[in-house]
Amino acid sequence: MAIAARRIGAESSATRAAMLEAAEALMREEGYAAVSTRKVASRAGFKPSLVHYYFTTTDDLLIALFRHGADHSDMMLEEALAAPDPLRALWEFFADTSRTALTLEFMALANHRKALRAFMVEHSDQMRARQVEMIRRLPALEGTVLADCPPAALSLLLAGIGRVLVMEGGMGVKSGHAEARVFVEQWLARLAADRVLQD
Amino acid sequence: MAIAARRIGAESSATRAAMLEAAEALMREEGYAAVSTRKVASRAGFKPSLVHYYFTTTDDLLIALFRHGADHSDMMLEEALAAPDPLRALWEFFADTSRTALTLEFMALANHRKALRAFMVEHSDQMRARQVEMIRRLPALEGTVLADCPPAALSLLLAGIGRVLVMEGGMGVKSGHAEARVFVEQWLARLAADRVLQD
Amino acid sequence: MAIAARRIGAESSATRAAMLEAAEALMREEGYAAVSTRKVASRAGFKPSLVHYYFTTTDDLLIALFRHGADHSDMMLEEALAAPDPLRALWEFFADTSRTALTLEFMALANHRKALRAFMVEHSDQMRARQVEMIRRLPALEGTVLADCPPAALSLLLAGIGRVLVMEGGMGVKSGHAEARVFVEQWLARLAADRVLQD
Amino acid sequence: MAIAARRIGAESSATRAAMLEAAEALMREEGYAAVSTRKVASRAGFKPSLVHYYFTTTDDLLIALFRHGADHSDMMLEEALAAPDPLRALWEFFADTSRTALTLEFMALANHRKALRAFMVEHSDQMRARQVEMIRRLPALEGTVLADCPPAALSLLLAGIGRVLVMEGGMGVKSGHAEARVFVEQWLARLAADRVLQD
DNA sequence: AATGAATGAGATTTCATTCAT
DNA sequence: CATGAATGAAATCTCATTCAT
Repeated sequence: MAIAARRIGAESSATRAAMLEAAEALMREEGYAAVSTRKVASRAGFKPSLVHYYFTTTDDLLIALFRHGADHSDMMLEEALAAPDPLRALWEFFADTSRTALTLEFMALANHRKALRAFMVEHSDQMRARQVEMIRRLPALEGTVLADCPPAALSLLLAGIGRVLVMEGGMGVKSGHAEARVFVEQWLARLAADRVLQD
Repeated sequence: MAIAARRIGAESSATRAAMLEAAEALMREEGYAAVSTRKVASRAGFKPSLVHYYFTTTDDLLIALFRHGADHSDMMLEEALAAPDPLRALWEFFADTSRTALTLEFMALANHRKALRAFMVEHSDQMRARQVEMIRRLPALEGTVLADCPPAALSLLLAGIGRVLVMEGGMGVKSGHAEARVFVEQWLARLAADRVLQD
Repeated sequence: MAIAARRIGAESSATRAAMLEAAEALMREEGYAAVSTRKVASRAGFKPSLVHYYFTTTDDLLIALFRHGADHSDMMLEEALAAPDPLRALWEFFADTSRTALTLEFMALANHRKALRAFMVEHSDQMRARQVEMIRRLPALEGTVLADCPPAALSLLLAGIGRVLVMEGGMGVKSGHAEARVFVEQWLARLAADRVLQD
Repeated sequence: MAIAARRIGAESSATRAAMLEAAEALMREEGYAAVSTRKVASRAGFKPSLVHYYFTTTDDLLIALFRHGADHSDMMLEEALAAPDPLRALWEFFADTSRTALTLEFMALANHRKALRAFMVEHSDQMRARQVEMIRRLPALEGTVLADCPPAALSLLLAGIGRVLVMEGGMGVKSGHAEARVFVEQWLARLAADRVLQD
């Protein structure tokens, strides 16, 4: 007696994947406001109604898009956390243009898509928790520049600095960027060195 | 600096001010997508055509809104830079919810309003330059935690960290926030102490 | 500082009147479901968006249409109540195809247009009250066939009988109609006669 | 009598019954406009295409729904006609909320579903004929209040009065209702008494 | 300085229906 | 029996913008 499924199109459909891809490209290139059923359809080469067949509402489409991106982020994060120098890998993850640009769009979008917000908050908290877990396993930051920096704060610092670089960089703002990148790199280098000394 | 041609509406008009106020409230509460001539008109109690009388195009309205906000930011920044502890004041400026939320909306908006982008880039560069100027006048950071942090990098660091706190906070993400705030405060405190020692 | 008007088009506009006329014709000919902005526009010779200019929402259009019709009904009712034989005039009013057909559409419509319902209930109660007032002023029904029929019940009886004749007649059902009309006519005639005797 | 071509779905299928049930509930709760293949499917827990499998077109579904309801009405009517006091039972049948609400929807629907109209007219005529037959067998109304009321007219009177009570009652109109009910009850009581005297 | 009228485009969504499997 | 995919039409509504007054 199965309750009528809200999302009809199968998760695995190639059509569905093409739509998500088109939506992501639109969001990246023209901002979240460009992600309309019409534009997604025309970009992916379908009729608008087919988009509605796969994603009942625009919210559904956006949430699917976010989840799709989140899965990708998760993978990248896990890779970073497993790298030889996880902190540096984490920093590179945050300073990576490809994903942070989308994150910005989604954060702005969350303002008027309440349904999205819940997903995003949950995902952000999960990611931070994963990072904290990793940082805590690091061979102690004591004696380093970041001696009294709690793991969660460190995660947030890197995220904030990385994000502002990407956000401003995307717009064309450049002043201070080179200096900041160098400074963070030095930080990470010193941290690595300090830790070597401890060993 | 080219001001977009405006039909008549004087800069000083109370009507114009009411429209900008309505536009800002809309952007703050419902996101930039809610800033349409129609909604601004209805919120401010005017007819849609009157909005077009004051702001020929929607771009004009958004640019005026950005300039309005930028002027306000400039004032706040100047106040911060003139404070007894300018770094701390700068930090408080960045961590201030009232303006950063709007900044986020404008950054997302810049993605599809090319006309806005130029203004924003110019203004960001100007602000950073003002901060660098101030930091440079500070009684040297040498010997402090931030010894080799170039002024422009310091400005960017505080901006990034402050902004991520506000952005996430607005969404409801809380993890790591308290720790990060404490950490930055300690930093600033230590910096102030170091500098006192130097005197 | 006038609150932004919800209904923009002036009450007196000829365009607006043409739209209401088109809407009424559609409702009469094809049923309430045919009253869509598109169809109204095309029938009246305007673009669909112009209909939305005059009637913000479809509810607004329908409510305006109901009020328009209600005003007309009120006039007809007042005429009937002022006639030499008000009961007979009232009966003719109820059995009149032109308005009762629309009333039926509105009653069905009230099922899914909650905003309409309130208007309709209020108007129905008012009309019945006006009729009761009139019937009460009649030179007593005592001694007649309808001796113990309260005015409100009489109003409701005539309304119900008239309405079923119109409803069924519109569909093509005819059986019993002639007999029922004759019977009511006789009733009214006898009533008139009884009253003459009393004088 | 021509049954609209149905692809396969047997009359007796439980699935088909569930669909009709969902359709009826929708029509009752949200009006006839809510009876779409999509909504029926989602309410009954099936895919939209399955509805089309059982009912080729929406007209087929509506006609089946009408026939289903008509069968039910027929049963209720036969019960009423076989009751000890058939006229009172008939009145109760007409004043019964459960079916009259649907009848109203169908009458409005008949306006734009020509295919339905024929069925409805035929059924109405049949029902009236059955009632006339019964009334004619009653121990004569001569000498009673309704002496010269032809059977068909009496049927129509009761139908009209009952229907207006239900229609208005459903909307929330109450004025005159209590009085009208009492009056009809008295009528029926007097009629029963008159007939007893005759015996 | 302000407003009413009008327009064309486009967004979101629902719909009935068909077809292949 | 049943479903997934696809389509084209249409409904509702919002939008920016223009123009005449």
